[in-house]
Amino acid sequence: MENTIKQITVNALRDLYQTEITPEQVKLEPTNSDFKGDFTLLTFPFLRFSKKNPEQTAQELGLYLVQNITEIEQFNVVKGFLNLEISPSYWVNKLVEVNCNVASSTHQKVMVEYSSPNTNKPLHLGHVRNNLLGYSVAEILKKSGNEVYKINLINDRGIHICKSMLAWQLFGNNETPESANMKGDHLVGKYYVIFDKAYKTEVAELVNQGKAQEQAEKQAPLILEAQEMLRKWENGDAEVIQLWKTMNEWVYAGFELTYKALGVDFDRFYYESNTYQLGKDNIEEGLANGVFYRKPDQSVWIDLTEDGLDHKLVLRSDGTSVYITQDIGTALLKYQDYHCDKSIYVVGNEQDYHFKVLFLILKKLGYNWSNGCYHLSYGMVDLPSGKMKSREGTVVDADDLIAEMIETAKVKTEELGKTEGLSEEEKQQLFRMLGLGALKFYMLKVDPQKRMLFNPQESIDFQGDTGPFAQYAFARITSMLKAAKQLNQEIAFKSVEVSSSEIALIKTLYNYQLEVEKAAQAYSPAIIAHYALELAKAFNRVYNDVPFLREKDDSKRSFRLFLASKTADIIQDALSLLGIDCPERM
RNA sequence: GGUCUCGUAGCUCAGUUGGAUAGAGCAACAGAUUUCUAAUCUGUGGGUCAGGGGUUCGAAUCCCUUCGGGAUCACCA
Repeated sequence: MENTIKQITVNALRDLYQTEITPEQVKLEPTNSDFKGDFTLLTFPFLRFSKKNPEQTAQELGLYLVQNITEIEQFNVVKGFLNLEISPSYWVNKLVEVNCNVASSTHQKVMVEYSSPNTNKPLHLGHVRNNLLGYSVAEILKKSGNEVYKINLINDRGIHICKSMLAWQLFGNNETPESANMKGDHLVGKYYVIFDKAYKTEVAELVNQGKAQEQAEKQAPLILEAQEMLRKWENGDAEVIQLWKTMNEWVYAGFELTYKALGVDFDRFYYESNTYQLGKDNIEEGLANGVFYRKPDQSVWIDLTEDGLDHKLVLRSDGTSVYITQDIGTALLKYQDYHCDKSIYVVGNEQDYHFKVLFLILKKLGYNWSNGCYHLSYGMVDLPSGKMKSREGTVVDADDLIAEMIETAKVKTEELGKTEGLSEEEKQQLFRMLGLGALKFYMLKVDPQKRMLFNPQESIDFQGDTGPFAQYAFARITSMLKAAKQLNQEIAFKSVEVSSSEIALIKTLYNYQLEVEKAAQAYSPAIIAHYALELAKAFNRVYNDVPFLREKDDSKRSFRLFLASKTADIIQDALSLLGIDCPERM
């Protein structure tokens, strides 16, 4: 319809004002809900052609459009805005076209790398945002017609890992996840904290003995020992490697449980311990080609000042690799393995500079595919008390958080007496759907790029702009349709008269595909979240407005049940893009 | 200090390629159910879109500037 209106407007300008324009120049928008109409045509840009005032111009165009487009019943003019009113039957018939399939123009191979944890600590709130975002963006891209691979790049090597290992060696007494009855990632994290504590004590002692803070931090025996361990690791020391393997396995087992609880998944894992060597090889190549240069101390750098950045180190003077060395290697390996058109990195915005540098280096190395690399940079998660700081113990643990959400769902659901007749297993399933629905929705409804505040009290709210709000609309419809079937009521499309709230709902349903495309283009689950809310609201309004099961008119009842079932389909589909499941009753 | 980024109602957030009187939710207050799930719906109050300047028919949106918050600028990752 939009295209028709635009095309006819082009004709109108030709016939009325002897002016040629393209359909793209026609500004057409959905009419603001405060005004009467479905589409609004902006006449301001045409004034110089009509040489008349906005009202007159709008009048003339309105008359022309009504005469030439049968679906347009009436129009009204407010200032320079031409509001076009489409016949209700047009919208009613549109409902037939509504479905969950998104016919997409793009068919690309896309890789989404997300989660990417370090193996020295359990996952926390920040990781939760990352995981939910990555999963959802991947699902949205899939929905809009792309071939998507979800990748998790595990940072399994480096000094931080050695800290946990060393602390375990010194203070662990051979403790294992089994003996401690603790998830493996939490156990390893515990030793990371123990290291940090002991290290600080050492530093404080050295400072007391008169050393400068900075010097003390570098000379504390524990840090020296950890560094020694890292060297041993790089040299393949059997004992260190064995310990490293064992402790990493503990962590992986722990992560797996968390991922499962969150409902996120991956097509493939990469490990930095496998990719850093490839990066190093590439540096050597680039060195030969003059992309990099070597300083007298043997460290290797790249000059990015021409591009407004700085000189950047890519290899230490002792020949070992740094963070970006590994990332060059990983990028290369990922491309070799998949040849994706696009490669998306879901990483926090504190690394904006790093990715700017990385992509630029890849380009300078001559990899054209680096044009398809994109850093999906998301904002940090703050707490009402301020920033999360591990040192101050204000970090919100992912496992705790999930458990609390489910527990809250349980309490609230039982308070409302909604569990009657459910088996124990069904109950657990319901609490999980609701708790995670609330959590996921809360985190995904905010624009990814923006910093967000995590308010524990609000996150477990089940009213208003929340996941459970949308889930509730689905549950209501599902149980209604169930009742309809028991009553042998027909659920089918009929050409009937509809109320304005029903038209509003149909329009919203019809917009689904557009919204998915928009979300895919912007890499933004927030767009889907807001859409799902809008849809649930539009349905709730109809539900309060007109009867469904009790409608006396058979055709109308059939139609409304059909409308409801379409709504349920779309709500479920939209929420699934956010990783949220819908319960059939709640 | 250099670079990047953000600033919208008491709080949390929306706001399409610049378009009408800047919108939701929470919180506050007032209503709706002999009726299909009230985890719902309807209404009221609440704004110098951080301040200032510019571009134009028209700016929360684009440009400049000031102020304020955050990030980053490591032979850490």
